[in-house]
Amino acid sequence: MTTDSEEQALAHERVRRQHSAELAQDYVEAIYEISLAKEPVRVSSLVKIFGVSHVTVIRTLQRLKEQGLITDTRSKHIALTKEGQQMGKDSAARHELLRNFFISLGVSSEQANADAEGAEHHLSKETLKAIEKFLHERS
Amino acid sequence: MTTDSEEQALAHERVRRQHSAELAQDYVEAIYEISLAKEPVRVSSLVKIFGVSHVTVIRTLQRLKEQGLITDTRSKHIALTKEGQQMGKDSAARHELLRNFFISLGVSSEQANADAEGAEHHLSKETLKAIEKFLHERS
DNA sequence: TGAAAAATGTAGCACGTGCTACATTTTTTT
DNA sequence: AAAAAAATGTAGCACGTGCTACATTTTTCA
Repeated sequence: MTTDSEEQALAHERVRRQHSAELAQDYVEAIYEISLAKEPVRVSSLVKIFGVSHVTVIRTLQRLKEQGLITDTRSKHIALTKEGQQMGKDSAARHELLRNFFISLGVSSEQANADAEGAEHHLSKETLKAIEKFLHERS
Repeated sequence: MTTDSEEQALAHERVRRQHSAELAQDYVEAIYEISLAKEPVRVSSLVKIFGVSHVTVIRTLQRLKEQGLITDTRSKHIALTKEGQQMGKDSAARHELLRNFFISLGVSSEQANADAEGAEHHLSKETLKAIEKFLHERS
């Protein structure tokens, strides 16, 4: 039973991770951009960005720390690990690509931003490449 | 001030709301297509489609019923309400539009389909309109 | 410096979605 | 028609993410 149970537990874990992966990426991306701007990464900043309570931010940060994406959750010293930095960089690049793409299709800046946020976790490398190519050709 | 922060917060709120509605839309779309094919809508069919346990399907169907999207959750008599039918129709149309869009960008048919599924809940009316316009102009 | 304000942290609850285990109903097969 | 198999339903748990209320720490500023 051990093997079965373990496999099942892993399956549960995988499903749940999948569910929270998007949110983790959103947080990491936000932290990455705040850091790029040389601003302190505060709980309160994330509260403003995500529009959730500070409690939610704190608990999500704790989770990110457990997942090895950030190094410290104490106030003003939140920093991304190497893995977190890479994830943030990738996310930011995807976001920017999609934002520009939607804008080039004639979508308003605000809506392009919102849709990039929504869609950035759901497009494959292949499609992102195609979008890149399209933008290159059009410009 | 920072209209940016406000917009970002709104964008994230929108993302979260979409998250909660996303599953419902997926179920409704699946039911819509099964119905279109004149096949009985069974719990077991949805189990196969979504790869979750039958318990999860049943409970999600109960929620859809509470939300007024389906009329009856008893076996083999699952049917969409008017609202559910409209939602299913819209979802299917969005899916098809996005699939064609990705294909027109040079994405393979399989990947276009997968990405359409992933992204169809995350694009605004404005962006979908822009995509429609793009497809129209390009053809 | 000391009080007020802002920021951060903890406790505990709600809800959605996932599961397994077990119970019941329906369908199929012998 | 009875047994077996498939489908559906119920009970109860885990975990993530949201919240409010309250507690504590840190910053600001009069």
